[in-house]
Amino acid sequence: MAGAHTLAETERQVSDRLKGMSIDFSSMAVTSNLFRAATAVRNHLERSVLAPHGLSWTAFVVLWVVWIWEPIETRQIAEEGGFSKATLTGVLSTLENRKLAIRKKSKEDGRLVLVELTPAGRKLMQELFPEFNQQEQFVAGAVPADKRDELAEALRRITANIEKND
Amino acid sequence: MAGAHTLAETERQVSDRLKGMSIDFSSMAVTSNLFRAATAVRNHLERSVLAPHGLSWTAFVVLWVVWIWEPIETRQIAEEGGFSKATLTGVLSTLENRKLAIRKKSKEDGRLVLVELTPAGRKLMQELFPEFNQQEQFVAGAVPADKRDELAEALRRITANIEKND
DNA sequence: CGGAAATCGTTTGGTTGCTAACAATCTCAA
DNA sequence: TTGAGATTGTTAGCAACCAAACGATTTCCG
Repeated sequence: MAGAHTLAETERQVSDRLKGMSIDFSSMAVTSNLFRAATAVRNHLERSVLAPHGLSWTAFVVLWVVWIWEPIETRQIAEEGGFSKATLTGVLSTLENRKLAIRKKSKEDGRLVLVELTPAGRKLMQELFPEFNQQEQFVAGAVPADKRDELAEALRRITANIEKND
Repeated sequence: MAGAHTLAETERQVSDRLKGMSIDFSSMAVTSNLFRAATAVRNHLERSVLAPHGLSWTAFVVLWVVWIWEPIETRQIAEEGGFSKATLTGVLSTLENRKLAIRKKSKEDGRLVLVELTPAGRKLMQELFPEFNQQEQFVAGAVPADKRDELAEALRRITANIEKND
């Protein structure tokens, strides 16, 4: 994701292509840097924390959500994690095969499936999440400490604004 | 990607799971909101701008990079766009079949392949990019205008910091 | 020169993710 | 009570993406 050209070079080239059109470069910089950062952070966390444990990004998110909220319904896992319920089905089966999580049918509603971690799953998260958060601190460390909450808030506003208008 | 729980609820639950461990919630908020925002923005841009033209996200990025820098070598497209050269091969073939881009063998170096847009490809980008940037403005509009450059800069620092230490 | 090493784009094989269709189950109004 | 409609998790089919292996070409150095 490392751009081979600087932002200034790109802006000049884009200006050539867009003579007479009104382009907002600040907005462009926000979105493009958002994607670059998200990709870089995800790759970094996958390599430094998840890969050594043989976990995919989605598998970790599922473990995380279940760890926090167990017992939890599968539809809630998908919503909280931000992926489709079909995707969840496959990941959940993998986690079940690895004895990290288990499915239980709901007694109140026969359509629902509840998910819990196994003791092994809880133990894994207890050692894995501190590692994960340590790398999150490394990532956020690129921004001055007194600006991090402001950054998180700005990102939260962007998400909320989109979800409001869909 | 809409969390079913508030951040405060999540923090309380996480605290229960992490008694005695030191977790930095500010860093956690930065990364989690980074992913939520990136996913929301990408989905929004795909639905509002790209899908009506039958373009995938990656296909649009390729068109964009080629549009700005043509003629450009494929390896540079992949680097600039942030995906593998294997992925690029497939996307490029699709764009070639749709008569939006063309491959040309380099005369100086027989291993290289140069890519250009067709006239139809340039015309498409001339009408597509203003639409795209308009939605970028909507996205960035959630953040006060005088804070957008600061936001972009913070995200740029995060990316640079990771790439420096890999 | 000349051959080993590096670099290029493509191919191959596999993973991950989604949408749409489906069976099972529950809800609710007639 | 009952049947139409809504909702749930799963399945099937498909698109996107990557790493590794490969053939073609160029570069480098003895």
